[in-house]
Amino acid sequence: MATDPFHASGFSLNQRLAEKGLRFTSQRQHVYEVLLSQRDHPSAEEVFMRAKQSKPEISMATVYNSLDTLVKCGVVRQVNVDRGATLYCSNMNEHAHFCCDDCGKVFDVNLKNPPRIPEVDVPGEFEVSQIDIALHGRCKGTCEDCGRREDYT
Amino acid sequence: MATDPFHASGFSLNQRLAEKGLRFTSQRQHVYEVLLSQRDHPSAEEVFMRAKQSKPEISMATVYNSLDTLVKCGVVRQVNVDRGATLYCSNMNEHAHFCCDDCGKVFDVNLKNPPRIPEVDVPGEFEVSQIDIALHGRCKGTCEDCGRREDYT
DNA sequence: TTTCTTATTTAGAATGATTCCAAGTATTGA
DNA sequence: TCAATACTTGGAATCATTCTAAATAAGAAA
Repeated sequence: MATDPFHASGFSLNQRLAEKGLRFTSQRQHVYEVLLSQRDHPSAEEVFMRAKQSKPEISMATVYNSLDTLVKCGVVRQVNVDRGATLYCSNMNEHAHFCCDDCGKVFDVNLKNPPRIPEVDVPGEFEVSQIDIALHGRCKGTCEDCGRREDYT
Repeated sequence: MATDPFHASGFSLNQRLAEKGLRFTSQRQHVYEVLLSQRDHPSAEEVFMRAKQSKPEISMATVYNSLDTLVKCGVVRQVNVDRGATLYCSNMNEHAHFCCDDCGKVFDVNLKNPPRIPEVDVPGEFEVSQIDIALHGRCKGTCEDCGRREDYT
């Protein structure tokens, strides 16, 4: 990790966008950097607040647009664990999400090695492009505020 | 399947509720029957519309309450596949969900036999109570309206 | 480099989903 | 049968996301 991950990512983001015929903009790069610089699971609202810190003119609509675009480019994943807001995850390694039903926090958990991807009987015409694995339960004690269910991660 | 699934389920629902110290009400039973009688993946709104057909006085708030309760009792599962409304699934057998990113429809898909539940490295304190597996992709041609992305299932 | 085309951004309004609230009703245990 | 309280209701309130129309900026072409 000697290289600056931002510039490295800026380069590859540019490429990924070009492949899809999408434009490279400072807003998209910025949203991406916001996600890379704090690798938790923020909602769009949370991303918006972080993005505004160093780019106060950015708008919510643009954050949504950028997040959608990043997902489309395959550099960010959407995480839907409950009825609340969609969360975003910049960890593109194969992993699952553990969601604590008490405090609402989401944690990355690695698949055991070798990974056992579930095999399913999908009808022949179905073309699977991604598998999302979400675990639910309680993280009791792992976080201080478990049981209060206030802030999310 | 010779026995009436409704009465059978009413009995077991009553039991499940009692175990949790929750009350058996005609609304909860009705919502449960609505889910059992058409085994797709309706949203709360859709459940509300179906429930009103034979119980016009029922309210949206009660549908949400009932769905939450049924989920808490373990007779119904919540399905969160994208940013849209949460869906509900009354199939409690071990299975995964395939979500078509074109038309938005959700299909139950069975795990291969023997099922390969993914194994994950969760921190010791985490207590896993459920695993949700969601596949994304395209169901091209399986449904007539694929590519239009209008109604959901 | 200048121009042109068109994707993107912006603020704010609009919509959609879910939760909250206070008053009335029904269920359960005694 | 009665009391305690969980549940239901309709509607308002809130939260999440999408839409809109005008202004801006990126990338291609000249």
